[in-house]
Amino acid sequence: MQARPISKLKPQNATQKVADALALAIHEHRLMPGTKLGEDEIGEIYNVSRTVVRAALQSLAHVQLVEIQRNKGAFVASPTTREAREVFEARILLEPRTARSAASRATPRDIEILKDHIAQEHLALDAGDNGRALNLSGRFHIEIARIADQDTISQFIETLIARSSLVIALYWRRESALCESHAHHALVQSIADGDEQNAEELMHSHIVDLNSALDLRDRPVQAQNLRELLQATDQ
Amino acid sequence: MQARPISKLKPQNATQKVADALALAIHEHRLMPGTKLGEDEIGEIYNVSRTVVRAALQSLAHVQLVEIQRNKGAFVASPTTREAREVFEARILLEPRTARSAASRATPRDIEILKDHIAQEHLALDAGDNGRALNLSGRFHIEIARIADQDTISQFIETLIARSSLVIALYWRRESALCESHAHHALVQSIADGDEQNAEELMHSHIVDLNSALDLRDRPVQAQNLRELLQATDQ
DNA sequence: ATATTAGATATTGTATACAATCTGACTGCA
DNA sequence: TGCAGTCAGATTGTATACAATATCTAATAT
Repeated sequence: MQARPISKLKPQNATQKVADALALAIHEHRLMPGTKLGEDEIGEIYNVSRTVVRAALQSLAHVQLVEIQRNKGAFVASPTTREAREVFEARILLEPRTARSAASRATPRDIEILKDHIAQEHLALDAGDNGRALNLSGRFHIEIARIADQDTISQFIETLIARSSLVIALYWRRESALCESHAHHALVQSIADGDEQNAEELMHSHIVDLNSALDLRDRPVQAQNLRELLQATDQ
Repeated sequence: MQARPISKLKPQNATQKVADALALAIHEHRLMPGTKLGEDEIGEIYNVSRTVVRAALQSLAHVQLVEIQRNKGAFVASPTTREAREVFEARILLEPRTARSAASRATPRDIEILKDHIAQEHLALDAGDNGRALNLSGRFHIEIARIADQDTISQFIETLIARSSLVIALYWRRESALCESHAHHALVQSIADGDEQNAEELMHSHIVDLNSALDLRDRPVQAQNLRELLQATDQ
């Protein structure tokens, strides 16, 4: 029982903090696909060394939120149309069953959490904070996976949601940012009712609907330094 | 123009080499679950600095082949019975469909590769190298996922295979190490025939069979330094 | 003898230093 | 002007140094 002085302001898990901060920025579309993530620059922003930054970037690279090119650096990932299709195919494969499982296990407390998510999402939308709304929308799906109590599959879904955020940043075409709140509402209801069949079907159609809001015709990879683009098209 | 063939087969950097070497050792059961992976020790073995070792260990931690405990170090992961169950549930969810897809796309060259895998597996078994045989058996499944041409899901399957190796190390009970070669043979045949339905069903029953060869009753986490165990039981 | 604690040792977490590679611009030449 | 070569600056890859934490040993007190 030693009285410890309160001297620790940040010595805990610096890497995770940086990774989380970057991931949040990507999920909220403040960092767009293709953005260069220089190690020194990020290190200065968060007051950590490149060692920590590198670990964070590698962690994000593992879930394919950033792409690391050897000797060139890290960039926010730019999923191709093929990757975009695959991400949603995988989601269609995994999430409906997960929703079914969630419907069979959800506790009243879980339902509260889900409703709270939706409420927060509405607040963010009303505040015009589309980035935050999008992030919350994704976390809603992650929460359902958590309720399903299948850690392994939940992890897969989490990475798929993360990549979906990038896909949406690149290929979203629908006007109203997230008119899907109705779908989420219906999902919560079916889960609350323990209606497994309905939950599974609702999740399926919800993801199909999301996918249909993408414009996956091929387009040149958008790079924010125009050089590559000009080199490719010029001449 | 850009003559830049993306050859990802070449282990270019030291980190990847170390990670691959460790992963192989784990897959072949030379490193058993619970083994401490000290940074200095590994660094000396491969003649690289701790920087490189740490990156490799973090990479392996991401696919849950090793577990990193803060300020304590990295250990070969010891999946719990729950994790073991989840891994095989996820495999049952993903792999049958992947096998179906593979059956619809496989080229003659692909069939050659699969048959070669089986042949090598037999060679390893005849040579009494069970570790290598097990690794090849896992890579057979990965190869099918590759043929299915779904990178995202293939990646998931790859991590599931890797974790399966750990599960087998801890919970395998069947006598004959890998009497499954017959199942693999039949799978290749159905894929070669383009018989999607059969491939899907064979893969399903194959994984169910593998799972049934596990003894997933709870058991104490096996630690290779006897101290903890003795401290717990003695007095 | 057991339990506790303090110090010594070993290991990991982080920062910095050095090496390798890439980028970009300038120069010199045709 | 156009182009190739070269060099300086910047950025990443790796190694080492320092700081924080955990682990082990042993001495002390009860």
